[in-house]
Amino acid sequence: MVAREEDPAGAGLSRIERKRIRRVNEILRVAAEVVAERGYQNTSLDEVAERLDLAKASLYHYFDSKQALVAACLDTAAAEVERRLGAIVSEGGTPSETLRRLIIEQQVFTTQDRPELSRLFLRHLEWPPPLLDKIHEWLVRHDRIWKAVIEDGVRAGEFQPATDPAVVRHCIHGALDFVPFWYHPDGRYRPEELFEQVADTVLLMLGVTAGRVPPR
Amino acid sequence: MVAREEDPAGAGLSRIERKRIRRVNEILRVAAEVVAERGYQNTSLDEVAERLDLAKASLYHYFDSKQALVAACLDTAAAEVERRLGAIVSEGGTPSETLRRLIIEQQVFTTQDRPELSRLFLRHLEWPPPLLDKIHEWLVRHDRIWKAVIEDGVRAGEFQPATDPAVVRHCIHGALDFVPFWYHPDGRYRPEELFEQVADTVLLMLGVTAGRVPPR
DNA sequence: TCGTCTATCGACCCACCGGTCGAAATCCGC
DNA sequence: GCGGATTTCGACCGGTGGGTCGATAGACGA
Repeated sequence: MVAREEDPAGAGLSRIERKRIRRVNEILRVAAEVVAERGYQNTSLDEVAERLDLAKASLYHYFDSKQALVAACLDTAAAEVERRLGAIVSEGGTPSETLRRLIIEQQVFTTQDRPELSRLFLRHLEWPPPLLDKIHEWLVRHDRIWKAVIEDGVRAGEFQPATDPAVVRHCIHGALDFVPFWYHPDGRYRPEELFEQVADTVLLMLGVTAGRVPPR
Repeated sequence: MVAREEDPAGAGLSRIERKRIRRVNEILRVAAEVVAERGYQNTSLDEVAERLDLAKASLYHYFDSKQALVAACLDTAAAEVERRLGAIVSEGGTPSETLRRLIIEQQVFTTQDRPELSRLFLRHLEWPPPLLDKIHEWLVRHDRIWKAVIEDGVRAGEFQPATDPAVVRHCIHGALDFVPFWYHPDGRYRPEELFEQVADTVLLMLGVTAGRVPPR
């Protein structure tokens, strides 16, 4: 009934339990795909099941409800982005360098690796309230990463926000969360080049005019 | 059956036609209200009807379908924002001044006057495809206003975009369209002060560091 | 006052979808 | 190959919500 999939290595679990975990992850992958394409309301469990070549009733063997299924999707994706952004921060570097790498990474994530996340960054009215709470809670954690880096940069004198840093942060989030909505892979630029341009532009809001940083 | 409400003065129309137009506008007002609160999918015609103290079937006397009703709402709001932004442009002034006024006005519009519009700026998956087409078409027209002002400013040397101006414009739209999602009237700042801060921050992406402009 | 045109309504239809249930099939350790 | 646990399934249920229809009430001009 419950959908937990910690411990990806599966150490200490019976083979049958590992198999179940694989199945759950497969379901989560497909469900995330459908949610990314259709949004929450337009996602029907019938469609998720069909793509898995499964009967809808079988889904209820793994998840209690549609909400629980989607919540698990979001949890997975949110944990992954938090991990990857966290890794960048702990790699060290100046705040400017770190922030630039965060900006690039988040764009890669929301446009390519986990497009369903781009739907989640907005406070959609289409989510049921319990999920909205989860989303909000997660956005706060997400923002904390950026907040810390920006505050470091302000203290170090690398960033000169013209106004309340919280406002600047909101504007940065807005610009970044918006990228998946206008990004189109067959545009005039290669994705990496585009992401760099966005980084250059967004960093201006913190008074950063310096150039680019080689990726780690 | 059709929902047109041109010619607000109602010149040359019979009294009965003017009455119908008033009714249609009343319906549009309430429908926009519900859509703003609930989003498209969660808006039920039953609720719209109930707020109007009307039977759902009566709505179909004025509109062919839910889609047509909501489309009319969006048309109305889009026309209004286009008119107001257009007015600002035609008032003249330097590109920096004009752009700043556009930024302020759009925030007033999406957070206060027409909150349902904030739902429209994002390419929601919750909209049915025909409405999405309408939305996209309208967004192009909307963007044209900003594009012209920004190009003027670049030519005049007031703006120095660090990258492709289209990218900068996307970032500006992102930051602005995002405001309604974090804006909260009982925050630390008065709304006008907040909008000015956003304007200051966003204009940095165009290399504008000069101060504020008195409203007209 | 009468006939027409408009507005409103209750009742109904139906497709969709989340969720349930009990039974059948499959897997797995022994 | 046997028995229990796990997985899968088809059939079904009930609520919701967009949309239809025919009838009725009301407004308006002649």
